[in-house]
Amino acid sequence: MKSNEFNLDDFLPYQLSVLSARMNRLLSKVYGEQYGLSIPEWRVLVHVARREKMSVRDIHKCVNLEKPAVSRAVTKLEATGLLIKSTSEDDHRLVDIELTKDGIEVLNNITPKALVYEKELLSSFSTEENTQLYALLERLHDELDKYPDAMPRKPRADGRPRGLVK
Amino acid sequence: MKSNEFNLDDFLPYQLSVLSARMNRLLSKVYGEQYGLSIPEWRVLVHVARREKMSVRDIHKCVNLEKPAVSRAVTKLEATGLLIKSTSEDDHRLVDIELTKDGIEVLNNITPKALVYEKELLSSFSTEENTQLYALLERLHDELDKYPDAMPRKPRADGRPRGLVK
DNA sequence: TCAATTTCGTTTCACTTGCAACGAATATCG
DNA sequence: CGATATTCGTTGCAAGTGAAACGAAATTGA
Repeated sequence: MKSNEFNLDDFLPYQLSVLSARMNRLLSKVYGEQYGLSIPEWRVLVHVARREKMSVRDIHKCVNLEKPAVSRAVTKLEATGLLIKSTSEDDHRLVDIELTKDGIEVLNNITPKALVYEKELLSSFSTEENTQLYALLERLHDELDKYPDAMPRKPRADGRPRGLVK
Repeated sequence: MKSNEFNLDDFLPYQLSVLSARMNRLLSKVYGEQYGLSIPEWRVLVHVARREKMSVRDIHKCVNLEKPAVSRAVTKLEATGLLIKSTSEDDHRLVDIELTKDGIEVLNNITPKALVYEKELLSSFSTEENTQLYALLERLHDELDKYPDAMPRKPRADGRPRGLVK
């Protein structure tokens, strides 16, 4: 193929990049419009909700955010009163992060809306197509795992093996 | 679903976001390592290669980059000697952008490598799966088109209708 | 026990991005 | 024509991001 025939529109990384950007843009309405949350903040919030206490490191290991990004998100969320930081008693280097009542409430408000959007986007998909989509994306992740240059993938938060459908 | 059961790992926007980030990271090796190109620069370069002359606006309309991003990318690419800017004779507001010989050569060098990566990532996919993947992503785009808040999608550079497989 | 190393979270810095504003050039319409 | 509005590309600015450096705390190993 001569390079002047190369078409960005058929190039998978470009497709995914644009699709992801559009989806994030749409969902930032849910995260941001009402509570002013950024995507990193939303990820942190969601992840912390899984357990009583959680360290920055735990979050970093799970939600594909850089350590500084997590640190900043946590700081901001504390300022907004959605969570509380305290140094761990066992290990004074660690920070225990815990959602406040407000944090839980905000999350309970946002999460259903986010799921509605996801559902709407997939509304034209049959059950099989839905399964296929996740399976195909999973396969791409698997391929990327072979390249050390593609940043390594984080383990599932719930510890379950990957690739199973919901 | 209670929000503390919500799992980011099964949330489509998150999945896509991470996948796209990983893929971009991997490909930045191709774009950047040898010639120091950023993704915006790569997109501009690829798009300009399609025609003799091209304005900033044309590029902006096609490659999902903000106008300032295109402008900066073009400026930098001119500094590197990969393209030439000149004010259009017909309309002095427009900038004619043209690849230099070097620009074409760089592109001829990079493009095949990018395609190899794409191919490798899809190497485990059957023809049908490949088709399915593109079709499903296309459908997601179609759904997003219904929401004005998701940034509108740009037309295909080659003017062909969407959704046809390569 | 104590020095060297490692880990954790934060901070700093250079860089990129998105949005609004701007000047220059053209188009529109009385 | 001539005033107003629009379009094009650039620039300024505030916010976000990634990588490296840093101090504090813990672990290791002589």
